Amino acid sequence: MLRISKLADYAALVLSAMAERCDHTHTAAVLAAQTGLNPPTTSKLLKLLTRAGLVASQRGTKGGYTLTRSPDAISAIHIIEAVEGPMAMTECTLATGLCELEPSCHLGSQWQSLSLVIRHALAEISLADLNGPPFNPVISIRLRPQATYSKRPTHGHT
Amino acid sequence: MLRISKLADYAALVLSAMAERCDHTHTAAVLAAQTGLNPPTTSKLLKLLTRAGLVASQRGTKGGYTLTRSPDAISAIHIIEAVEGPMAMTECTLATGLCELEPSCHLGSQWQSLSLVIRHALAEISLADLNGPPFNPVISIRLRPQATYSKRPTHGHT
DNA sequence: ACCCTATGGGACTAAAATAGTCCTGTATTC
DNA sequence: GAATACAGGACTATTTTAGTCCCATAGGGT
Repeated sequence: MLRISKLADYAALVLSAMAERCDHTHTAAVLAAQTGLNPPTTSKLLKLLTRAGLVASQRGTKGGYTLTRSPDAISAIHIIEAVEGPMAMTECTLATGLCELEPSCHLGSQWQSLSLVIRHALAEISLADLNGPPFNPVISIRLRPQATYSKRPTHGHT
Repeated sequence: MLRISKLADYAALVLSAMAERCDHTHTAAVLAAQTGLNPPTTSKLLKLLTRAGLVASQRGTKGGYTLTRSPDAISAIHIIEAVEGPMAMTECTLATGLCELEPSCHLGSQWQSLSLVIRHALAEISLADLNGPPFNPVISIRLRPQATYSKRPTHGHT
């Protein structure tokens, strides 16, 4: 349903908790307790975030996880893709050849464009924003870079 | 993965085919053949679209489906929601009380705002656009409408 | 060295959402 | 009243997502 996975949601929650004390080192167990998530899940999450480079890990007695960048340098799309992998509205956005309908379907590139729009929107929101006071974004879209600010561009084929 | 379901994708395909001949009546069987989708799936899809009011159905020998509006009055979000139900980036966007983390989680409203942004983006793209030549949308986002947000000291006057 | 702590990687199970099919009923036309 | 085409829903299969567990490895302290 055009929904982010629970894991991605949890990831935001965990990162949000870490962002409260940016330069601190947090253990998985403590973060689990702070967020209310189950320890194994939290652990799995942190591994994913580490692999994506959003947090750094330190093993051993004084170990734990640290943010690698400041919260306003981490965007929502970073978080989502760290957990879910590359975003794509449809299969065919990601790779060609998977969809048997491709020859007759000329919608692929359109979905891809839409996908990029959403991606850009999500790139504009940082962890700091998520953690901050409620926002209420205003968006404006133009179908093509230049001109065409009429109601609907008359689509003539060709 | 922030992906639309295959069904929604198919729905766009079917509607796209219908839009080629707007005022025509199309049977499920013919649309299936035109799009390459399986007849039962196509049929299911059309039922959903009918229930959502995007197409009208006519039973009997000369029956079939017709678009209820012109293709530029049908937006991507209409299509997606017709098939997938109301869009929401997270569970808690849709209803409260489902998520046990709610008390400690202050991210809910933020996701909701983001959800709205995406929704608006998808509302700007019509079936006619999807059917037309490739587009390449430009987006711009501001986190808040104006500097006047009740919770914050107005640091820019007016 | 040894042991305790904490992460790394992956296998595995369980649960849920999605996709796809089929059957029975009803309206419409000829 | 027979043929056609949609309506509704039950049902199965498949895929994706969620969640847990185990064993290995690295670091720190004694």
